[in-house]
Formats: sequence, structure tokens, C-alpha cells
Amino acid sequence: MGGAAGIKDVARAAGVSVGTVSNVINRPEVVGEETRARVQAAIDRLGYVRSESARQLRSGSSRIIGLLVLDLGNPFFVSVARGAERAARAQGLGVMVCNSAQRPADEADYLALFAEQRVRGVLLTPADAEGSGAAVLRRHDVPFVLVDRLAPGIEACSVSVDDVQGGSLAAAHLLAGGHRRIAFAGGRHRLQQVADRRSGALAALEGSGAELVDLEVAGLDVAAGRDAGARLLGMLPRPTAVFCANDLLALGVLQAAFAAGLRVPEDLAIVGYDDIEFAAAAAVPLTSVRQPAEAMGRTAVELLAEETGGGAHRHRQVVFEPELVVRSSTLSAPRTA
Amino acid sequence: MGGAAGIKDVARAAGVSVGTVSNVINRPEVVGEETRARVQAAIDRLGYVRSESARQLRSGSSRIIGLLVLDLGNPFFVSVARGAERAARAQGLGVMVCNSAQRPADEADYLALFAEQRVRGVLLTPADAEGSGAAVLRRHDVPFVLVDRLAPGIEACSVSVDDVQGGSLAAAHLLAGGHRRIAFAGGRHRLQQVADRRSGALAALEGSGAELVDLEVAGLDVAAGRDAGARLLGMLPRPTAVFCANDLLALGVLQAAFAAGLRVPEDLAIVGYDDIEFAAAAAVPLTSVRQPAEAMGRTAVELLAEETGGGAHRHRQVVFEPELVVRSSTLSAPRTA
DNA sequence: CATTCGGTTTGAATCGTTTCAACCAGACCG
DNA sequence: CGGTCTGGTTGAAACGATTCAAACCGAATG
Repeated sequence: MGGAAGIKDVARAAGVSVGTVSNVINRPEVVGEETRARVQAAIDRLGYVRSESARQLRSGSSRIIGLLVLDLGNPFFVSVARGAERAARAQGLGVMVCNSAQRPADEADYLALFAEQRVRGVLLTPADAEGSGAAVLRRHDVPFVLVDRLAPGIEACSVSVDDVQGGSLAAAHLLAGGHRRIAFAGGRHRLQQVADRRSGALAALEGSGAELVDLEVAGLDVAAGRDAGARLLGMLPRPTAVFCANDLLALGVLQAAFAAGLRVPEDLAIVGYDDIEFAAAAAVPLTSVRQPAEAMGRTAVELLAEETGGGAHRHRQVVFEPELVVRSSTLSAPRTA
Repeated sequence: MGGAAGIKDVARAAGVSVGTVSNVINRPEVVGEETRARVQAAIDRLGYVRSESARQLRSGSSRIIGLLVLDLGNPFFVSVARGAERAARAQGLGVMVCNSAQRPADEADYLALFAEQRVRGVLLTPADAEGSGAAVLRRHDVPFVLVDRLAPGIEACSVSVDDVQGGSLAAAHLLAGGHRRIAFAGGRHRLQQVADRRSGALAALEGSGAELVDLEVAGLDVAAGRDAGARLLGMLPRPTAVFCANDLLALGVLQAAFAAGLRVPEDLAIVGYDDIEFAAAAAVPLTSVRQPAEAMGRTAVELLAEETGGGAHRHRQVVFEPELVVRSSTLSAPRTA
């Protein structure tokens, strides 16, 4: 009756003061054996759960951290979220996952929500190149860590993967496979990650005589890949390989190739990026550039903890190494130039 | 300086009382034109954001709802989350998405977190058959809506899909395709959804002379499907078709079939469940039973809003109809028995 | 001129915790 | 025996908003 039981009710039931109840909950070691048991019994009996808002109001610190990702439909980010959640839980924190869907407006909305909640901190994969999201967080003194994005000029921690090197790995692999005309599905996308992967590929091909053909995409999902794949097949001369800015695009391209009766990798070699589970699970398992997604999520939480942990804090940029995972989609015998 | 600006600072800056500032924020229509402008200016100038915890403490109601899903790695639940988020945002609410990964222990942890937060309500896809999650929510008076699960005996709202009918659709389709020996990848899984799909299939085959072969799975993901697929191929006589409890399993089976050199659907027809994006995007697009995932998320939020909206509330069970989407993985010419 | 009235604004009480200085009782010390 | 510790416990003051009864004020009414 009368709503949920409060700390006062527990105190009365246990015949003790509210301060003691609070101690039982937060610093059990300081309260006497017998008292603790009596209070605990009262808590259980009344089904008391403390009010997080009251706790937070008084103590000033929140127990949840916000995670704002670019696209929850991309399993890569789901893995990042999983890593973050796990690490957070190890510290007794909760994670609020939100999806900006690459829309700066949605990003702003969610950041405002986080600010109102006074979250402990935010893990952010910025939706725009300008870093306006970071700016608003900075303005409100919300600690944050950039995820999957190096902080250029922005003074903050970040975890990222060397996308230039990743692009380079992919292109070098295709080059070694004898390919001389390679498409890049991703075109001149505004996302920094995509641009970096492209420039890495470009660098790897430098001076090899092979050329990189830009293939524009409307988005970074399977449908966009299917569309780009269809266009790719119509090119003359047709590239013998395609490097896709992420696995979703690659799966779309693969599907378009199958629909057109092409063999993969004989007629078209495909390299994806992210190494999501569905890449290995595709009918022709995809060669892909793996990023340590869970580790990124975990590390981001750790950096945040470090930053909010008090004491002097020096922002750090953690950069992971990408890794090429070779599978059937590029495994044809090397063709002679 | 000295931390974030509070409502008092704004009041002082605007030369007005705290009550008025609160009114400007929550009931702008009651405050005078000129005053409102002055206060608003102060708010902007100080970069004031209200403290959600203080608001919630006093007003009693939270602005976030918890969503606890079975598996964020399954795009089906990601779609549910997307639908829920969208609907919630339309009502000015936020969604906290968490992943129980089918572990009752994790489910309990997250529900405890939700309870502490005093969330507006919870959308729950129960991890165990006993409904212990629902019980704990009930005990703490947290309103909740069951998602993807009919509430049997549990007194609550729910949104679900008729899984029996879905299973039936799938099996009937395979039957019409001439198949007489059909495997069910999902076996006797503890999840109610899986059991229902199986019994629907069983019912459809009743009296047709066709038989359903149970194929146990270790989980409900791609890896489990790959494993089950490998076992399937060794069966004698080998079933000519397989109905999978979800698309992740189906993708795994498809991959196993390809690895063994089988043609789909000529040698093995495959039907999945959920119709996730990757089903259509598979090299051999998968026939699948579609569930209106986004609509489910949206409806769940609406039911919750109805329940918490005050006034008399009668629990409702919304049941959606599944829909068979036929694609290449079953499109062979009907074989004669 | 005294009242009433609607529209604004005020100020204090309140929400459920945490925190901290003060208090207490018994043990120990000199 | 007085004084200092020590381990437990207390009670009241925050925390930052919302809410609401009361005060205010100028205009309109009787």
C-alpha cells in the first residue's frame, strides 16, 4: 500500500535510524553484525529497493553511462555495445544504448537526454564530421570517450582502429591476388572511417599500376550494397575485385553478384570490413578486415572510468590494429596480370 | 563555475523566483510573455539543463522505459528496439535497451537496475519459461508489457505473434513443395516461441504422411545452425527440407549446405523465421516467416503508455499474424512424391 | 470606495536518499 | 579515577527540482 517502501519505513521496521539503514546498504562493514542482520531482514521483508534518483540527487553521481552508436542495425556496433555492457557491469554500472542512425538531429536529442540524466559519461560514435556532438558534451561538462573515431583536435579520450592500415591490408591482399582493377564501395562518403579506409587502399596501390575505382553508395547497409553491386556489374571494363567499406555493403554486393550469375571469387573477389558474424556465415564466406569490436567497447568504458575516477587525467588515444581475415571470397588462385 | 547551474542560479540571473523558472520550463502558458523571455534567455546563457533525478524524485515519474531483449545479436530484436525507441521518442520518453542474452541471472540483474531507476515501465522478453522476471516486476509494482510472448496466466499486457500459425505456414509451404521428410532445427528448445513453431509445423503435417525430424540445436545463433546443418547432412535418409526456428539458424544451415556442395533448394530446401534483413540478403535468399518486429516494439510502448496513463486499464493481448515470405531457398519445382 | 476577479508571481514544503558532526558506551591507559 | 580511544549509532542538513496555497496587482464591477 501507499506506494513503495522508503528508507524510513525500513528504519522504523528495524527499530533503527535512517542513517544506519543507509550504512547497511552502502558501507556494511561499518555497522554491527547483529544490527546489519536485523536491517537486512527488514529490507527483504518490505521488498525495499532504493530510489536511484534520490541517491543520485544527493550523492551527485550517476550509475549509468550513455552509449550512442551510429547504427544498431550493424552487428559491429552491437558487438561494441556488448563489450561496453560487460565492462560496465563489472563496475556496477548500467549502459543506456541509443541509436543515432547517423542523423545529427537524433544524436543531439539523445545527448540532451543524457545530459538531463546526468549520466556518468558518454561513449560516442559521432554522426557528423564536425564533432558538434562532442562540443555540446564539452559545454555541459559531461565526460566522454570517442569510439571508432580518433579525436582530431578534440581534447578527449578515444578508442579506434587504424582504418588507413585496414584499407591498406585489404588492398594489398587483392593486389597480391593479381587484381589490377579494384572497386571501392563507399565512394567519397562523409564518414571519416570510410574516407580513411579508402585512402589506405589508395596508398597500398600506389605505384603498383593497379587502379582504384570509386563506387558511390547511398548508405552503409545491405540495400545500398545491393544497389552498388548492380552498378558495379555494368561497368566496362568490369573490376575483378571490390573492397567494401563495411560488411553490410559486401553482403549486398555478394547478393547482386549471385543474382547476376557471377562466381565469387572467380569472376569477382570481395573484401568486406568489420568481420561481423554474418560475414563468415555468408554462403561464400567473406574475406574481411576484423576490428576488435568488443575490446573497443570494453576499453572505452575503462577509459571513461579512468577519467571519472578522480585524480589527474591525461587523455589517451587507444588505437587498435585491424587484422585481415582471409576467406573464400578472395581465395582464387592468383591470376596472372 | 562550481558545477552545473541549477534552477536557483537561473532564477537569480533572471531576477525571478524559482517557482517561476519551473513554470517556464513545464507550463510556459501560465507565465507572462515578457518574464518568460527573460527567463529563457537566462537559461540559454547559463546553459542550464534540469536535473532529471531531482525532477523525478519530486514528481515521482520517470521518463525512461526499460527494454530487456533476449539477444541483441539477433537483428529481429534490434528491429523491435527500433520500433520501441521511435514510439517512445514520440512521447518524449527514452528507452534503455539491455540484453539478457537468455540468461535468467542477467535478466534479474537488469530488472533490479530498472527497479532502482524507477523506470516508467518495462518491455520484457522473458528469458525463462517460469516467468520469474514478470513476478519480480509485479512484486515491485513496475508496470510491464510482455513482448514476443503471450502472457499465460500472467496478468499483463502483451504483444506477440502467433507462432503456432507461423510454424504451420512454414510446414504447409514445404509440404506443398512436395517434401515428405522435413527437419526442424530447434529441437525441443525450452523457449516457448520455439516450441510453438514446432507444434504448429507438426499440426500442419498431421495426416499428410510427411514426417518431422527433430534436429537439436545448442543455441539460436549462426554457429549453432552451422553445427546443426552439419549433423543434418549426415542423416540417412537425409531430409529434403529444413524448417529453422529462426533465421540465424537458417543462415548457419545454409552455410553448412554450401560447404558440403549441396544445392539449395534442389538438394535441400530451407525455411527460416523472423525475416531479418540478412535472410533476404543471403546468397540464396531465404524463405522466411516474417514477424512485424517494429510494429511489435511500437505497440508494446503504446500498451505501456495506456497502462501508465492513469484511468482504468484492462490488460490486452495483441497478437500479430505472421506472414510467409517465399524466396529462392524453397523455390524449386514441386517434386513428385 | 470597497469588492471581486483573473492573471502572475512568490516562497515554503516536500520528495528519499547520503553525509557528517556529534554522541554514546565500554575498554584501555596512565 | 579521569581521560582518550574506538566501534556503533544517531539526527539533521543538504541535494535540485515540483507543487500549491497564498500574496499581489491592476482593472472592472457594484
